[in-house]
Amino acid sequence: MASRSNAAATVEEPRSTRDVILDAAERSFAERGFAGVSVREIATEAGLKNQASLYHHFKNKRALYEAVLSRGITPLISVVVESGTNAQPGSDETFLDHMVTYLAEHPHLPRLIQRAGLDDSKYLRSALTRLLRPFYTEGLNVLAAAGGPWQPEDLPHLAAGLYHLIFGYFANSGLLEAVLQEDPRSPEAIARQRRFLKKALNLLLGAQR
Amino acid sequence: MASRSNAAATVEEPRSTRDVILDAAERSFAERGFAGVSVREIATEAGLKNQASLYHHFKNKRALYEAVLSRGITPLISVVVESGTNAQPGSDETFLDHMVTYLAEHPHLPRLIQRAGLDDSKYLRSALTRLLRPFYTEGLNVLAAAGGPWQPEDLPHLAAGLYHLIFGYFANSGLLEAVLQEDPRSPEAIARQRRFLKKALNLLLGAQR
Amino acid sequence: MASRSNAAATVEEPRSTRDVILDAAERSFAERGFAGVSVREIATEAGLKNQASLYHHFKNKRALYEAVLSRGITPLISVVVESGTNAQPGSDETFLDHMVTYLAEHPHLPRLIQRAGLDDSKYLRSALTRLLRPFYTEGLNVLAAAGGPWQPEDLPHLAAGLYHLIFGYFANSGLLEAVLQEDPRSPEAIARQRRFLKKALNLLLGAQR
Amino acid sequence: MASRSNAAATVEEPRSTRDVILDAAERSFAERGFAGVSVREIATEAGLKNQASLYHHFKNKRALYEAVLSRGITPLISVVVESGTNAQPGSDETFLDHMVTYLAEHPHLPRLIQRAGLDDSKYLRSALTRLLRPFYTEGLNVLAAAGGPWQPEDLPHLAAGLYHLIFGYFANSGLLEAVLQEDPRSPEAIARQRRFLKKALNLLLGAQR
DNA sequence: GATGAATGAGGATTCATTCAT
DNA sequence: AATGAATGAATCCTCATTCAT
Repeated sequence: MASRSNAAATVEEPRSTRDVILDAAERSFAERGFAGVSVREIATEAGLKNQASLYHHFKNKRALYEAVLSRGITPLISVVVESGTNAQPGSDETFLDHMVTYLAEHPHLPRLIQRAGLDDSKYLRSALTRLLRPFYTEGLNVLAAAGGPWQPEDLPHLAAGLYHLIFGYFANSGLLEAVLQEDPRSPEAIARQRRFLKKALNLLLGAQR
Repeated sequence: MASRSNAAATVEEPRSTRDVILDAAERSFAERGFAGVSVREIATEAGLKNQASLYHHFKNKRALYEAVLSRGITPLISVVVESGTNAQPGSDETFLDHMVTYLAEHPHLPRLIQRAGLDDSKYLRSALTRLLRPFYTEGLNVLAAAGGPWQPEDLPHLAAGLYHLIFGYFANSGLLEAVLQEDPRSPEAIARQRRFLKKALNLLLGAQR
Repeated sequence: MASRSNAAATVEEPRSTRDVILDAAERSFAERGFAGVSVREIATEAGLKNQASLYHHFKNKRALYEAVLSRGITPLISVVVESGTNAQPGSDETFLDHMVTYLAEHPHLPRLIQRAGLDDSKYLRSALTRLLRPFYTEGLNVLAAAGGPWQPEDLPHLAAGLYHLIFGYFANSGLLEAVLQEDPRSPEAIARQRRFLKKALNLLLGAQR
Repeated sequence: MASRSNAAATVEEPRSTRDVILDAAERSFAERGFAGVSVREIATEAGLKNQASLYHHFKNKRALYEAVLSRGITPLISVVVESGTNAQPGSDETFLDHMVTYLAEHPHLPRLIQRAGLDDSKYLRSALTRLLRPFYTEGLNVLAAAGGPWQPEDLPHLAAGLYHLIFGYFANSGLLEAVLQEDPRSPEAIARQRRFLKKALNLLLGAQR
């Protein structure tokens, strides 16, 4: 609803310093990872004259990182939960549509999540796990209801597969651009990816349901 | 069992210092990324008493990183190329089998690749792209031949999707373990994933069946 | 029992913020020295939510430190002066008794003074000197009157020696505890130290006995 | 014997970097305490172009501090032990002479020890305690043999008193200078202090023995 | 081929202090 | 009288790299 990073914000609400820092950090962490970003960089990008100011809002670099993760993932989970709630016929499509739209609008998010998942510095991942668990649980329910040619023991693999299918495209858009020689974030590419995902999910989850 | 050095080493030859360094670096880079690892760490883990020794074998940290990437990806490409060469009926399965086996046996590799793809420091990615392009080209050919309900314009998305489906499981095994509460690298889990991938690819490329 | 605020406070009056800060600062400075304590620490220990509040009461860290020193040393000088005033026969014992009692009741004070004496940042020591000079002058008078086997030129050394004898025990109680393996601030230890000092002063100033 | 900081060093032995750092650190720590000195200062005073070099020789600031303490105290203990060994009649005087001479020649040492004793950051003091314990044990033996009007239970207090008497003068020479208005480290003052200490010890330990 | 030493640049974090509220 | 926010300077320490041995 309230899109965060839209250039065209209808109301001119002045972002709090804390949010400005979070914005800068989200961008930086997504692009270069936790270890690849210096606090100084984030502070500068946030318009602070000094790194010290940042520590007024976040206890340390890790706390900032976790705040970024949390703020990024929470609305994502809402998308899943809400789509799951009104699970009418065709809700899959709605879910996918919402998801693709949201991910396309928040380009940093998938990379951020991908990175956090790769880092096995247990501290960082615990936060991510805590946030993703409901996501996964919800997903399993939907899949169990969806039917298809799958055994119960296949479902976790199926869930993981769908996750990679959906998130991978956006998380690796940089790499894809280099390999495919085309911008995977252009509206046309996104539309194609949307159609591809629908078709793919239809095939995987058993056509007509 | 699975000897890491591809150059037919049945005998227990002592690894050269260079290879020992590459081993240590591969592990470290896969676990914590380029920026998250210090040269000192790698030197120490490689059993060197001094970081300076490392610079005798690699010009600098980046050169080491690229050497790691290159050494890791090259045999992977061979797997693809060889599977593509003898494209008999059912070759998809053979390809998949080889791929899953190789990835399962080289647990650092998928994470390494995933990380390299995320880092958009152009230097790092260019190496990866150069290495992955043949992979992609080969893949497109196979897909075009496989048929299925896909338009030509869908094929890049399909290729990317398959890539994420196959690599995602291994690259994110750490995260999966935390979410699924089960070791995704256990032989049983790998076997299930293998079956899942076959079924999934059949559904997606289905066509001739 | 022993009320710390010298301005005759028999009633349990709530300490002013200024005094609360001074208390916290006295403790901290005595334990870790001027450079070893941060303004934030003192503010926190004083129950302030913010370091800024502290600057409402003291111009800066040094002013706070000098206020602590001054508040601590002033009553100590009174002890000396009063003991010297009623210099009856046996007044030495009275002086010693008062001194030991006061030092034992104000454990931070000797350490604070010791530290201030060690710091040769001229600013800090000038305050201390200003405060200790009367102490020393008074002491010289007493010693000159006491007689003993001392030449006039010995008197400064004797005065310094007595000072170290009396203050050293309390200032270094922490170290003594570690070396002696016993609490030098226990009532028994204090009583012993009191007797020791009397005997020692008798031997040193001996004379009339 | 081999005086460390003598201006007139007969042989021109080039000090190792490690020793140069220790020298600089000893001076600085003695003057301003552990917390009052920055690693940068020490590095600069040691002639290093960079603080980083210092970390090649010492793990961190604390390790450097402990090395300084250890190097400073060890020869001091030797003085005690050697004086105790040849405990002939009049050995007390020899001990005192050696001690005064050594302390006068190493002006930083007493302050260093005094400071370390005040700091109750347990880490710092443990080192000091470990080093001073033998000193204390030896002292007790000497005192027990010396006789005088002391009960056994007085001996620890007597030992501490002598320690304060002897070390206090040198440790607090800065403060003494300000109060006495005379340089307590001038040869004349030292000679007077030496005589004062002999007389005082004679009085305290029972005259003729 | 390996190592000890050195170093400029930068890492995260804390310092004392000020200002507007 | 108290506090939240901000900031320049400094803190300790690690970075990648080079050089002489």
